[in-house]
Amino acid sequence: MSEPDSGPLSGRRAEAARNDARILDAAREVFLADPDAPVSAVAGRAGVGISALYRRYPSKQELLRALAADGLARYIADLETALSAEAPPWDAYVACLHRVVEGGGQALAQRLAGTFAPTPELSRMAERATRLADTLLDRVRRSGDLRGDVSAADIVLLLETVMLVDLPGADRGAALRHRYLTLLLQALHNPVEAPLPGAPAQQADLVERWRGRSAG
Amino acid sequence: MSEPDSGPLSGRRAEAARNDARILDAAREVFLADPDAPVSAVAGRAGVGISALYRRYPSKQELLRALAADGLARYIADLETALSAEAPPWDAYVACLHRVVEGGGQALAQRLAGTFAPTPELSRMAERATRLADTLLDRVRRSGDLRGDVSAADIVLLLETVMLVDLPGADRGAALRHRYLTLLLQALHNPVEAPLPGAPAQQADLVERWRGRSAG
DNA sequence: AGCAGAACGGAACGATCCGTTCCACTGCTA
DNA sequence: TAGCAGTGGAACGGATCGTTCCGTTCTGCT
Repeated sequence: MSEPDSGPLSGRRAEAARNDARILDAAREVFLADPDAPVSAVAGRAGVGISALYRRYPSKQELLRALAADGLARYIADLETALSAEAPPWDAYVACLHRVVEGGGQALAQRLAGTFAPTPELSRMAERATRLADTLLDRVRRSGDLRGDVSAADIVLLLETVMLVDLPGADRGAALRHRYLTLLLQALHNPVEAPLPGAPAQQADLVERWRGRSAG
Repeated sequence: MSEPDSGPLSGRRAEAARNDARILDAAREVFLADPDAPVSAVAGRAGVGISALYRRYPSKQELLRALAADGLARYIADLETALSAEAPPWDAYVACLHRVVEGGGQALAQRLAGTFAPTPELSRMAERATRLADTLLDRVRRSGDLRGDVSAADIVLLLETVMLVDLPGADRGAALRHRYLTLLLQALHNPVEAPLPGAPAQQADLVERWRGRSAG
């Protein structure tokens, strides 16, 4: 148990460390494309056996939880970056959303919502992310660049739909997602052409989706 | 075999006719929400037994095919209505897309794409729909109201994402879909704020998705 | 009235899929 | 060289789903 306190790991230890990242990356890709994907798909994508995965996570549900936490952490980091940026609020917001779409952390967390029972830790992170997003949005709203009749929940839903765009080709999907995000942002930018019909989506609607379906 | 050539059907015959529609309506709702939904879910939603369904369609795949054909037919009807409308091209286009979103026919066909092997008949309908949509789009494009840097395939993909918006509440989803379609249309409307990044989606990308995955 | 059969609801069956466990093997590490 | 952390993948048991089958109901005709 006397661990060599530093230095680059080597041999078997290094492979294990590499696999940590490979598994999480593979899981992110796979579950983003299909939240109900089997565990074997993750192992296959990661290029490891199933046992390498089960050594790290006691169950699929735990993997999903870790993944959601990872996604939320990335999302939170993106938000904090935008909040501490010195660019004009609207520009910082645009850059932030492009990063969010690129990383897929937020979308992953949202898509995973409901496929497992959320831990208190996850709930706390989700709440934190929501608060940060609200702060950021308020700042943009006060700058006058954002149209006034959209809610934060509206934007979450719209962002989520953009993340779902995909095509079989290699990086075709990613390119289109940025393309459509740009289009969306132009629609969100003042001045508005005409007010939107219906009522904005509410935060409560989004919270509702986290009620666990118990998971498989 | 001597069928009563007309008049309203009565009794058991009427129930069967009613069930025809109930089953197709239920299937449309269920498979739009989840293309992999089990057959029993359709029967449950329709309020009929499973055998009522299997009496009409020899297999799940046949039901899906019928559903896709029905969806395409609705889509085609919507397009033809728009093409023969006397309103200004842009207004007719907006009304058309709202009807398409309302009916969900096009989205259903697109979502079902790839879950079964397409018949020649279906391919023909899909081609016809594409041609009509192109004609309609060209007309709108020539009117100058549509921004020039979006392709027909772009719009199909964007429309599809709008159709995926949903929330647990009763008609919450439908209201939001119209809301976001309006937002999208404002972004598509000239004058443009700035050109879009990346290349437009191509028709070929969409065709690719019809290659059957053999279905379950 | 009574019967033949169309139409139906739902239980039962067999196949498939998936999460998890288990075991034999590899190659560091001490 | 002995031991063990780490691994790949086969095997197991449960769940799900498409489909079939059977007993029942109700209609339309004789």
